[in-house]
Amino acid sequence: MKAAPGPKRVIRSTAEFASYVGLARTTVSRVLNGHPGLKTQTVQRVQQAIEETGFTPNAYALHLKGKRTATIGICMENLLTAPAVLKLAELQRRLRERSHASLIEVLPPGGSREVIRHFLSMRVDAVVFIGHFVEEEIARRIDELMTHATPHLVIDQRGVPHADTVALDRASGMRELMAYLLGLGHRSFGLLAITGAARSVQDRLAGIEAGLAAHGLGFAECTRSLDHLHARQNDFEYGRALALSFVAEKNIPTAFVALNDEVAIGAMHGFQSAGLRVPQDVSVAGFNNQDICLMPTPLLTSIDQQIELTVNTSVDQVLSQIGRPPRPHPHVEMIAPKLVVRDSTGPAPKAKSA
Amino acid sequence: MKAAPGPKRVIRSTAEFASYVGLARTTVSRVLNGHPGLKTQTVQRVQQAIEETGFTPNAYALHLKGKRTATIGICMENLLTAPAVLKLAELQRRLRERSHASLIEVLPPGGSREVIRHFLSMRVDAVVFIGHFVEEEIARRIDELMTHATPHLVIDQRGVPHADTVALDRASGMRELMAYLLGLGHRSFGLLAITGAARSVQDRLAGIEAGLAAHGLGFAECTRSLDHLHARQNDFEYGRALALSFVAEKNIPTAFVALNDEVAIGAMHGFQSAGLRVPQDVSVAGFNNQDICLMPTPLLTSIDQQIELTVNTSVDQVLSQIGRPPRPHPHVEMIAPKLVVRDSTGPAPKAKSA
DNA sequence: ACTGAATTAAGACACGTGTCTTGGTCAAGG
DNA sequence: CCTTGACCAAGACACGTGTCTTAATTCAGT
Repeated sequence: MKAAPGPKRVIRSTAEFASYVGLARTTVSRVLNGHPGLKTQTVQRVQQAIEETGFTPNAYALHLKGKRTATIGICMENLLTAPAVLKLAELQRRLRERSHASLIEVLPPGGSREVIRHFLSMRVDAVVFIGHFVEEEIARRIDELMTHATPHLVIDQRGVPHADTVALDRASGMRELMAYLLGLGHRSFGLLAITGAARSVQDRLAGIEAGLAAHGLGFAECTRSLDHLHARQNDFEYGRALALSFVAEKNIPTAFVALNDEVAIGAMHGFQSAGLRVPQDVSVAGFNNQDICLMPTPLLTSIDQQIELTVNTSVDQVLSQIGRPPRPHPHVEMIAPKLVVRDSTGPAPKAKSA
Repeated sequence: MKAAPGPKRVIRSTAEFASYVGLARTTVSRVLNGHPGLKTQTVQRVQQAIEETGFTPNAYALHLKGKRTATIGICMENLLTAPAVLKLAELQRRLRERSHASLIEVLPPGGSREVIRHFLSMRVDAVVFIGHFVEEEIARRIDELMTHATPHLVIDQRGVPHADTVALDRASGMRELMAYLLGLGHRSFGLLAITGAARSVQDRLAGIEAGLAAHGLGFAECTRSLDHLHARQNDFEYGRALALSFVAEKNIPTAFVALNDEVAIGAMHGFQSAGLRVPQDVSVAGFNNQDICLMPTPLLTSIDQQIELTVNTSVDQVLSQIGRPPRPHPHVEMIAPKLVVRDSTGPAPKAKSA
């Protein structure tokens, strides 16, 4: 639009900027920091010059003068899993609302200490972890942060030693789901990809067991898993393969509970391609309540992670810890998930294993 | 694990660190910067102390001494569209490989200048834009960056004035797709959500037209669009609704080309639920080649964005511009997309509109 | 123990900023 | 004219770091 509105030299310091405005550096500094005792005309002159030049004080020099960096380090396990990215997006948004910047790094399993070192060298005010990390590794990173008086928060990975945590109460989510399915008359359950030593998996299993126990049912008798039959993937294809394996069995469960939505949708496709109707013949439930729940027919029943609530709680937590002495004991807060019933779950078929 | 291996006081400067090691600050500084003329034993003593304390020099003070910040600002339109996030992930990874940090901000449409101001105040070495921005807005941001001698790069939004750009050649992708479909005998095409003034849409239309023209066919006669019949959404549901509207018409096209994979998959579901077989009755092609192409039955033919190549090129571009005088003319580089043929496209049905 | 080289200590300055202090200008009021 | 504020200019210092300079220490070789 505008060709060349003036000399437009690059201004790199308050000194240069002050000479551009025609004021002393100290005066400009006082204007920038809102000190009293300045003529309105002077303030306006500076503000106009800022508009013209787009001058911004060097954040690095500011911090050197003791100002907080107002930067939060965000450590992601990866940027490829949809729920984690959603949390990142919401976290970034909330932090920006509260005038904080986000310095994002990806720390893959076995990743080096470099990432934490970088956070420390950038003097971030706190570090937030999102994803599922190797417990031993993340615990060591957090110890390192604590020795540097840098607050931290782990989102959605319960059980890291010494770690302040905000995590989804997966056990309660599964209890709720089981209560719902049991109420529909289901008594035999197929578990899809809910295997492994990870805490998040163990929590789910505990919730399933508790849900069954509330109806006087035993875990071993009522549940079946064929996870071992295929290479573990936790994705769509794995779900489809598991479904087909279940179809090949004699007594197929009437309800299926999946590790996540991808596996659930894959399983639905598997059942459907084998001629089973969902939910008339089998019910299927996912986990995470991602957008893809709306993609298959029928729409997938799932458990919502309550990402907004989780992130909101997390931001409050982590910002409140900045500049404070570390807590004597880690603060752990659990978020209640929410069952979202859609069309993939329904009453148990009557004449089945009778 | 370890209880308290020493005093573990927080070390905030080379001075404190030097007194911890028992050396002069200047000596420590020389070790840290790899100067010659130091006893091996001294170097080791410092390195060991770094291991013990995790000391890191203040990046802010470093920059103040003229060192580059080695930080790239990444400006995202949002963090909710899968392809954009994939680019972000790859970009972050590449930059980290090249020892650069990523400062990520989200700039929604109509967003303020704050974001650019923040980048400038953080003295980022360059700014990369990912997403589809309002052309006028992004052009102004880039002008502002240029007056501050900060290089920039726009990824995948062709046509921003004065902007260095690396973008997907959507026209050529569509040409290739059309050549493929025409080769299969298709002569009537349904366009799904390819409407609007956005350059990325216009490029596709131009590619479609060119593809048809290469076979001596006219755009108006061979293509049909019903986008106006439903509220524009560019998602799964929109695709499904469009498909059902096409089914309700008299002469349904034999091949469908969609704006993206979501719309394509939605359309496939729509056709299938109306009793049409894919690809026997209608062919459907998506765009972006996201993971979800593997979710429906049949697997979706799509056009791959070549994200790795795009990002790789971008990183080379942007890093090479750091510290250099701005180019006289913007550098625009086009990336050739790649047609990925799967199962959703096949020969045109024979006894159709004859 | 003495010399000379090797190594380290110690002080200074610069970077860009905020803030304190001191001195100067200017206009209004006497 | 002088006094009094109100305002601004100008200098100084600090923050943490790299680097230069100069002085002090250590060490190896005699």
